[in-house]
Amino acid sequence: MGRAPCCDKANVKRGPWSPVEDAILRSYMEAQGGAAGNWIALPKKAGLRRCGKSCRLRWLNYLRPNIRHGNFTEEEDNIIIQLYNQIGSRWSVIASQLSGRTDNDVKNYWNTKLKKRLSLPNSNGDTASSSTWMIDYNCQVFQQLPALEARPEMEMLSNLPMPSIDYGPGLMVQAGPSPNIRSIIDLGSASNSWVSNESLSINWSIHSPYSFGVAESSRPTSVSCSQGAAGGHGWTDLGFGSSWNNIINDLPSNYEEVLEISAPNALAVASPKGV
DNA sequence: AAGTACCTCAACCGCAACCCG
DNA sequence: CCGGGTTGCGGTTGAGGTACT
Repeated sequence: MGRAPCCDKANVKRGPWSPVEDAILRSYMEAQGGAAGNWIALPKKAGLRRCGKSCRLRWLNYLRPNIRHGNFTEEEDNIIIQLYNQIGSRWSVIASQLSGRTDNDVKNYWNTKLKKRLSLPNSNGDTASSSTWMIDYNCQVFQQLPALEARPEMEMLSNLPMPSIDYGPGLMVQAGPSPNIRSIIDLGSASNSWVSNESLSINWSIHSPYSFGVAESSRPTSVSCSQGAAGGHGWTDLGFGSSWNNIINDLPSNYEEVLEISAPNALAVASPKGV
């Protein structure tokens, strides 16, 4: 024997709600002070040919006072993204942090807008939709170069909890902001290596008002790795090698350069030179 | 203008948690 | 404690709208 149906499906109306039905439900709920009591019994009491669950959903997601639809603000975006990274798809919890938003709205907004905006590259290595992150050598994270396209993710990233690991003088690495973002870079160590626990390729360029001792053409501009284990912690050392060391060592003392990094996943950084 | 593809979001479904006798 | 009824939640669907060809 299967589960008992919550209502008599043959005798209830389904599909979009009509204005008349909305008015009946709204009127009933207002008369009850906004408390439905028993949702299963509500349709009969209110005079609606609807399933109780449908009434509940309609009220909570649409008719209830102070509901806001659409036009999510940047601040709301940030909260949703941050909470999603922390607790996953617990939409009701996320919605509870946003005034007037319903879990259904937040869920739809995530699935149709935010997820796409933050989408990772496909398996072909197409990074057209990937994130590009910028850092500077002073750990002032996520500065934006004027010439580059607007990347609202950057603002978001700086607000996310990013576990940092201090490996000692001159070397600090920060993991990415979500379980899906685990790439790590360090710029201050002796080896100056990228480490990552996933297959990826990285391209970068340096934007600097200063000249370097290393010719532009000899600077490394890309590196790739496959997933592997290194140092017993499952990370792959991408190894920039000596040429990268030269770049670091040749930086002026009061540098303000920004390193732009394009990678499949978000990255965080780095330690000031000489620290 | 017509056909098609894509997008959005309200609504539905089923499951798990909760409530209560 | 148990079991049935109810509620809350997250995943999914599909109608309607819009963009594209």
